[in-house]
Amino acid sequence: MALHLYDTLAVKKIPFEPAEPGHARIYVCGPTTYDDAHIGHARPCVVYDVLVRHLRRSGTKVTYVRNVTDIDDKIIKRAAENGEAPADLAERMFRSYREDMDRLRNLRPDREPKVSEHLDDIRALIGRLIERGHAYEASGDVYFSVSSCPDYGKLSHRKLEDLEAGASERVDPEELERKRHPYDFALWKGSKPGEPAWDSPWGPGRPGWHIECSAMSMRYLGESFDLHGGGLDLVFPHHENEIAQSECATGKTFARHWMHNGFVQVNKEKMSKSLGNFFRLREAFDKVEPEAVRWALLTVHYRAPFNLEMDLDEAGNLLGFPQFDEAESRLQYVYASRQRLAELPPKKIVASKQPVPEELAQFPERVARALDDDLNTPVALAHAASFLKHVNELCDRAAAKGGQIGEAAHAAALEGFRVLDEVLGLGGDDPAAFLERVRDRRARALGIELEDVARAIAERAEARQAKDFARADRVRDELVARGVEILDTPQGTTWRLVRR
RNA sequence: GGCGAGGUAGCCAAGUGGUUAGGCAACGGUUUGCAAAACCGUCACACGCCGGUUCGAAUCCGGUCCUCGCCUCCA
Repeated sequence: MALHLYDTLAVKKIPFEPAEPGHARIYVCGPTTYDDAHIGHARPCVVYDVLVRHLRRSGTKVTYVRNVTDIDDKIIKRAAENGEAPADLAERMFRSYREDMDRLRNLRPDREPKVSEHLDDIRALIGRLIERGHAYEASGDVYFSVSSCPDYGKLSHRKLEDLEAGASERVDPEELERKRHPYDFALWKGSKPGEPAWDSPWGPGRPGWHIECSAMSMRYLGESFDLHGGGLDLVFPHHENEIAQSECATGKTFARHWMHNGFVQVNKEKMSKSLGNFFRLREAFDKVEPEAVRWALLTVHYRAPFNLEMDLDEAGNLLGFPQFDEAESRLQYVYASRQRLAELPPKKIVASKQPVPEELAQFPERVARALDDDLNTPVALAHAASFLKHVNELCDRAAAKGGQIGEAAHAAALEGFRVLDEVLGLGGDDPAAFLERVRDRRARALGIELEDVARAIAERAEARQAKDFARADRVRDELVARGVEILDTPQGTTWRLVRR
């Protein structure tokens, strides 16, 4: 089965077929850079990253564009509060965002266009809309006329008449007066004194929110492209407006496929500062490996809501995230398995006619099939679980006295890890470094001094050498009481934390 | 009010007309000086509620309850 994706416009799963076979052009709405990224930024980024990785792995060329909104009211407001230039704040937060997304092991998009660098494109598009009678000037602003667009509402499946009912209450009455229709939206906003402003035929001002995405996607992907994505909240009004203004300007289908990821909820509620359930990604990254956040996000289908449990103490301080901890434990398993496989002595791997277990041989194909079905990452992870189990079984077999495994099975296992990394972006870090980082961080969080542990292990080794098992056990029991477990391996003694 | 997404075993989470999803936790086993890791097994004939269709429904239809989101700048 070829890739099928749920399409917001069609309201069902449909085959994803790029207009140019073998080359997918994808645009995703990126961040407004006024603050550090939160978990709600991470989810779409990870979801579309997996989409792009999957397409590339299956031989499709992908041009992946994700914009950066660096001109915006929220940026202006926050910068004023900070006493900082809006452009500086936007740049600083763009770097912060990029760093966080890198740490989540997301590939960078092919292009990350900024509004501030595309004013020409935006002005040209607005001009085109005015020319074609879909937009009008009103005292320094330019508005798009929704009633000039016959199928306005087709993406969010709303009718203009339905929208009008409750429209007026929330809108600034002055603005309403300038508009011909309450749902007309600004393409260009005239600037107030002191606000950042760019010249335009309609006077100094800045672009409205929606027009940038139309202008920039067309610039890099053409007037008609294959897929447009973003969070579910963007369906209306943002994407609805993008379609309207783009299709009215060009007369062509804008994006051929619309994809939206579900929301992240924290403790069953929308994340917000006022509810006290807000946190920045970097705060989470102090508690768990960023890759664990990625794993956790992929355990839930992208269209379903992701409910994150956040443990807080009575004062509202962040204690941790059980789901991220569990995901991190799964990654420990991934990396430990990869390490075991890598450390098999070469003489244990022999030519053999033994069939390769299908869980190993079929793993890449199974992942591909799961992702082909509307990016079903939970199923892909289920296949990963069974793949990893069989890798360990293989290693167990090799570890047995005189045990040997076939080269074909060994090669299939290595290939499986490559797929896990390439397609899902998981398990591609250095295993030893990952495992040690997790262990040491968890230990320190529990107030365990790493030097004390090393000393105790040395003492126990000495006791075991002298066959003084009572003393060896006593040392181990003391460590266990403090939350440290000793692991004896052929490579020597190591340690881990007791799970709580 | 309009539009939409969900309610699946202790917890998380796929599936969507008939055949083991998967993970976590817990418990038992193999292994081990004792452990851990790893592997095997149990928990699991679970699907909000009430009707209907069907040889057969978690899956389709009708109704109903609950949770959540969007409805002008929010990912």
